[in-house]
Amino acid sequence: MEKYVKMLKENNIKITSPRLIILKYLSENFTHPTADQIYTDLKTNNPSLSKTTVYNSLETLESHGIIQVITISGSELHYDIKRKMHHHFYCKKCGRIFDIEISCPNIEKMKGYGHKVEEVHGYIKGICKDCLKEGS
Amino acid sequence: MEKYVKMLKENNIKITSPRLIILKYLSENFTHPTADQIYTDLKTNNPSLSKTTVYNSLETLESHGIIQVITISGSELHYDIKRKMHHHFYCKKCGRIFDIEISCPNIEKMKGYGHKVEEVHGYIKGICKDCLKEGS
DNA sequence: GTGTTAAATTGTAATGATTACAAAATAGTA
DNA sequence: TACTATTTTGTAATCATTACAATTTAACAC
Repeated sequence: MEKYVKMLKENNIKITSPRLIILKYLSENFTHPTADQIYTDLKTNNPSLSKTTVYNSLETLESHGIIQVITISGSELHYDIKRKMHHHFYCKKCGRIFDIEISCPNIEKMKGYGHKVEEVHGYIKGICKDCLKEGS
Repeated sequence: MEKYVKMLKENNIKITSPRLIILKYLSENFTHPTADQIYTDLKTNNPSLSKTTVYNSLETLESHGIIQVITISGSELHYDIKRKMHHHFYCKKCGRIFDIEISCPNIEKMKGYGHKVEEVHGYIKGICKDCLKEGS
């Protein structure tokens, strides 16, 4: 837990219980959960947790660049700890999101447009390996 | 308009007025509108148009691969005619979406994962050229 | 430690995009 | 022209996310 306290301190964010458990949760879970999944999972051991707090904390962590929002599904937001640059694959059948270790060299060309780049997301959609196996 | 009739016919979709005007709208508008923007713009000259129809038609056009859904903003869906592969830049300040003519050679590596790839989206976020100029 | 204050948490209510549904209208075909 | 499956339409429902106000708490000064 000390690790997460440190992360918050480095970002000059107040150390609060909700922020710590959410940060810990995202650091140990690579399932790209939604706010509701995070809330439900953490609620059992933290009965006082409010869903609004989950949203607030996620917003805070995101604005400080500690986590990132994944908009791949189009119907709800998913969250991911920010680590080495990677992309995401979304299975249209089971809804799972898989990490894809790909990087795009052509992002360099963005400089030509004059926009200030802050985030780069690579989203690939289709049917995942497992769902393909099951046939339909 | 004959062009759009042809497109629908090629996909074995029934030719209906809403589908035609929406397809025409997206073919001539590269602003990546939301369903609501499409509805509002078309409503003036097509008073009988219903918002549900806009959603239904967009769903039909999308399922036939004629248009694509852009989930970059995270709060509402945007639509785009499918043309040459390109990516999108989203300005966090003005909310506009810009086309980015970049392609990623590393998508090839997706084959190694065993998933069936159906869509590839490159989303870049930040502050656009115009908003940068205006300062803050 | 105790007190103070700004910031965070909490619960409830509101918002807003999207979808469900059923009745009326229409495209495509015989 | 008649028939039928598909579409359109309007209204109501859903559900993720946000707004808001009251309560609690972290951080800091003393």
